[in-house]
Amino acid sequence: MEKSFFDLVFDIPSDQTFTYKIDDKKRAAVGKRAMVPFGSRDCLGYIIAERESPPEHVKLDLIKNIRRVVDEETIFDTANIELARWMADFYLCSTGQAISTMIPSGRRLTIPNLPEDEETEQPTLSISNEQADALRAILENNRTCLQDPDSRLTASNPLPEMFYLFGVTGSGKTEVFIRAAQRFLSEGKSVIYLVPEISLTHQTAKMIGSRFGSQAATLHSGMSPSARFSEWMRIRRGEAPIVVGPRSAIFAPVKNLGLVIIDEEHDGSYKSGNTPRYHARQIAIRRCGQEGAKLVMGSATPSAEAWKLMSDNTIKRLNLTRRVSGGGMPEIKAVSLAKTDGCLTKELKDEIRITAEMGRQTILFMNRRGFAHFYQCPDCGYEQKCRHCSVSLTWHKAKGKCICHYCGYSEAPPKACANCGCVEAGFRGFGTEMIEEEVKMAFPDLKIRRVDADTAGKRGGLEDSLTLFKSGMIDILLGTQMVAKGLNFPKVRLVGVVFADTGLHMPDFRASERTFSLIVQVAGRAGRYFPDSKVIVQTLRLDDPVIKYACTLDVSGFFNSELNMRKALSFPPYTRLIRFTIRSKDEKKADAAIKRLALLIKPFLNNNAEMLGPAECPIGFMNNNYRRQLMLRGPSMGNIHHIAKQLIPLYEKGKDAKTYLEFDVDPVSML
DNA sequence: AGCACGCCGACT
DNA sequence: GTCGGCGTGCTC
Repeated sequence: MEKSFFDLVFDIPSDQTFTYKIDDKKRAAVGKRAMVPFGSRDCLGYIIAERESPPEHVKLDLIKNIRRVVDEETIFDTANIELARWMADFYLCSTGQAISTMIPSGRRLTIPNLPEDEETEQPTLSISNEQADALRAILENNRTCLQDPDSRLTASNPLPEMFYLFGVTGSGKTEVFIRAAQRFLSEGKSVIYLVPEISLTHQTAKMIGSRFGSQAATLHSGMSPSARFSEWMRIRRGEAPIVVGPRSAIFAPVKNLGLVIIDEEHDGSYKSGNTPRYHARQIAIRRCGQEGAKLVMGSATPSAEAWKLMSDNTIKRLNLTRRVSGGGMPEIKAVSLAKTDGCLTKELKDEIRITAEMGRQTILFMNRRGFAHFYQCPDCGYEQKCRHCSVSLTWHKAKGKCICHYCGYSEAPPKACANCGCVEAGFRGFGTEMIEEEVKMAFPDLKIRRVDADTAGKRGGLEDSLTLFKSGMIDILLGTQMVAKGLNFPKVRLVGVVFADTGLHMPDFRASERTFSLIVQVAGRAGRYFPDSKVIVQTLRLDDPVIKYACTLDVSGFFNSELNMRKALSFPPYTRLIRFTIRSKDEKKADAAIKRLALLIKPFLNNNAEMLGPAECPIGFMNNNYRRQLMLRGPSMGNIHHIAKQLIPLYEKGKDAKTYLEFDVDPVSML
């Protein structure tokens, strides 16, 4: 009997491939998963190649048999393997890790839960001239193949044609996306439609689903592994040419990709938080370039990266300047919180009252959970901090606990200062819970609902509140980031940003960009359908340019200033970064490890690669681990990436046990 | 990443 | 004299 050999990769940090054999050749194939004996246990591996004989350096009698081929039909192909290889190279992980993040973990097919074709939502009948122009530009057949200027990694990879729908909330981006998608579908091409995480995914996915019926597949994060797997197989069989989902949907195995849409391009959730820390936009650029597809992004507040690419026309900017549903832009007013007792200024209270009397609704936005930061001692300045992380604990009144927002650790509030015994316990700062209380006191007749990670956790909590708010049963919706995202409620007249400065103090070069974008996004919730809406931005920094640009919705003004700053300080998008973090339970070991890493890097440095750090991470102690970081910075990715590739094996060879090194290529968050 | 193998401290 | 700590290195 003829024996076949197969190369497998595993979801482990090592990039080695392992060869196995199987007697019954028919069942095994490239593109299937298999259970195999690996070391002392059984492991799931991905079959990525077939061979007639084992590799020379492996003795035949060492080669083990495949225990069981998991998949009936193949679940990935050479195109997926190619993408995984590129991803592994770019994001500094193993091919196995890359493949396992692209492919859903489920094994069984579930009974399909197809969207019903009958209740297809009627598309808007007409679109504005601006929308029509944008659509025409996207669909135009202009094959200009740009070459990626950043060497090496993407060498010989053509850049795709890229477009950006730049327009205020409510200017009809979605309609343009949908029409562009319909056009590609009618030409027999596939479309991937990316949306930010969960809450928004659900709404948009539903809407897209109803517009495209059973042609659409959705891949949201609440699905069971087998449901995801079923959708994946449907897509792979070519039964669902349009895929809607969050960042991982960029890996959807569609046939004949024609268009990728990235809605709310600026959103941080497009960057993965675990290894491999990929960015869906980067993967999209790669895929579109390789597969000859077009890439269309959209947002009212583009990322600095996208803005820069638009200014040199690498991305074609398509402006949507007007709101399509008859709404005007809201009047935005910044007011000082300086002499306010509590957290609501007189201006904001007055407007809430006026809004309620008009029978309209208010959204209050607060970028902070909990009741208040707990206790900073007025005598000695002592702050109650988490014993596992080094951040201040936040007082959650309803739970009667002080909670760490990074690890969840909680403890009872102290009766007196733990340091000096001072009993004048005081609160500093405020969160959604405290605002809720204050609003209830000020407006006992109005119905208020709080929406944040605490309340949304309860089953259906978020959906419930949003439905109630939409129906008009609630007067005031109070919440964190969640209410800033693309929800749209026609009756909203007033948006209050309770404390705009949160985030401006973060130790991150993107702090201004995030603050700006957040304020503009929440402001966009107001007045989509009526011209008389208002936004009140409360701040302690009335003169801060970021607040000023945000309050005038001046995106290009903001980026003129911000990009100048980034250029002067050599930060992205003028440079690229690779971040290395060391984590260890032992502080001395963490320090020693980062020092050693820095020493190893030094010989590689030149004017195309500099080192920032080493330093403590902004949160130097988290989850009982000491954290240190260091960054490589260069004018392009090519050089610093080349250095990282050489550096990692050098570091791993003589590393101290119990210290862990992690990489982040193009980091987005510095925490 | 697991997991086993292997070499040094306090227990029946 | 053994149980068990975790440092080191391998997994076809």
